[in-house]
Amino acid sequence: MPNKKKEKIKSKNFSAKKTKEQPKKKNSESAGALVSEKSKKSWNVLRGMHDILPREEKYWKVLYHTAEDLAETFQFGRIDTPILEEANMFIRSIGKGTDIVDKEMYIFDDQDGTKICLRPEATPSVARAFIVNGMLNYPQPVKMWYWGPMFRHDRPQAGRYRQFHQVGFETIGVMEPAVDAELILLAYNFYKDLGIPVEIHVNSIGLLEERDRFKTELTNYYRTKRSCLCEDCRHRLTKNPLRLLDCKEDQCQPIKDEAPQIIDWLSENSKNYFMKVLEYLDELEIPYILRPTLVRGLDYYTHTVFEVYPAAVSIENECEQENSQNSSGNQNAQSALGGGGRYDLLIEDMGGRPTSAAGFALGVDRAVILMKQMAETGQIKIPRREYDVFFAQLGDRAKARAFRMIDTLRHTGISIGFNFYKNSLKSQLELANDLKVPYTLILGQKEVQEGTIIIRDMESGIQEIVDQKKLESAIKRKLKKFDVSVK
RNA sequence: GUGGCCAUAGUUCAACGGUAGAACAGCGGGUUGUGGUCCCGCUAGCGAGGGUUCAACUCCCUCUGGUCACCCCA
Repeated sequence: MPNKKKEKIKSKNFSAKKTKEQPKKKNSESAGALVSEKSKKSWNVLRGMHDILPREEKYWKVLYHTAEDLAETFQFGRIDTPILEEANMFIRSIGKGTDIVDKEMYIFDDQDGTKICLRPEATPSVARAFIVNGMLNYPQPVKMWYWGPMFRHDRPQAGRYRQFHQVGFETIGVMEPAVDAELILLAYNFYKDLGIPVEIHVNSIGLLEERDRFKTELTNYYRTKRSCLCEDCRHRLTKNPLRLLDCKEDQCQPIKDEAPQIIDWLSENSKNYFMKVLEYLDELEIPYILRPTLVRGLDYYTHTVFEVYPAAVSIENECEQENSQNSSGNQNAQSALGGGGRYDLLIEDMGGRPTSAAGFALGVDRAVILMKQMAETGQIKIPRREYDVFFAQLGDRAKARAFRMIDTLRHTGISIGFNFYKNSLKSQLELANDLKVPYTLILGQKEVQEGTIIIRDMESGIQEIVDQKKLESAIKRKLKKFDVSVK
């Protein structure tokens, strides 16, 4: 026995070698540079980039349709801005000192020397479009949504890519708590419609002056405790004081607990504005968590800011319950699904008239990852394309005829699965089975001659021979979806 | 950007300093025109480049990519 096996393997190897080596020689001799030895190098995707494959398309499709549907019901118009923009536009609006600007932008020299970049996000682009296209003359507010790739040269991780996709909604031109609430509702509904439970973290960072006053207060407070701080926090103290409140180091916790809170530094107006937003959220029964330490990284935010997280996962720091069991355990850096807020200063800052605005962006890739997980564990179901019938053909004449018949039936509302590259009936029925069609049409030489076709009930296996001319009506009679037999 | 871990077939995983295995997927069969189950066969791989060694998928280095934490963010 083992001997036989060895022999087999041997001969297999020989034949494999032959077939493998032959084409190599041919190629390198005859095909020239195109298939030279050098070009045998295999190409990797660029770091942090990834292919979105056909088998993942279903998730993207569901996500897109959900967003589109929400956009339409909430009357957001679609805007598509270029992927390439002037680098300075983002540097100015997002702000120096932020990671996005300082280390994550893809910046190039254009042919004429202009510094251009791959957009790291789309809000400044939308604001630019608002200004450039004179949208201040549109009925206000102007509500727009977008969907597309963004680029940040970050260190990749699961759910963090250098090219990633965001879907975003912006409402420009009105300063109204209802705007903020509507946007939060939209973000919340997006995941709700997808069957992904989320929670919303909200906070207000008030006006620029209020925030600045708070910042100096916070810095003063922290300076006195400088020696007790972790290394990161010492850094934050000068670089990004608001982030001090986000520190996860144990040694900083007691200091954090005593630290001043931004809410206390907001003016009455700002506080009232925020309260009204929260009232709407209560009314809408959106599960939100007030997170006084929530600040957003980008310079242009004012007043309401919010972030979206998967519901099971909550920020440990904020949970004062001492549930040490971290059963969900998913609290990682990539758990934020989206975020946004009000940015009343951006448009003016970009050269437009002073214009209130608010918006948010959601990470599509992260939603895809979540959906995949949930689909695998059966928590959600992703609908797949359903075919009414499968068309199986046998023989050349039948194939040609089938081709034609399928093309004719295209506009009848009957969806047909088929595969003209498989010739055996067996393999075609296997495909029919995979597609879970209720019926398979079988057309062979005999049927072509007789002008008939077989309709096979896939469940019972019962077959019926019908005239080709009556095929459409015969199928429709069988299919429930055409059961409009309203006498 | 900082630190850690990882890299074997399309996928999930084995094994071994000396011939790389399995499962699933894919393809083809189980008599010529009948699927879901079952049986059989085939296809397909050591991320790249150096070094150590008689011999490296295995040890070392570099690169590349992934991943985790941090930074930060979507």
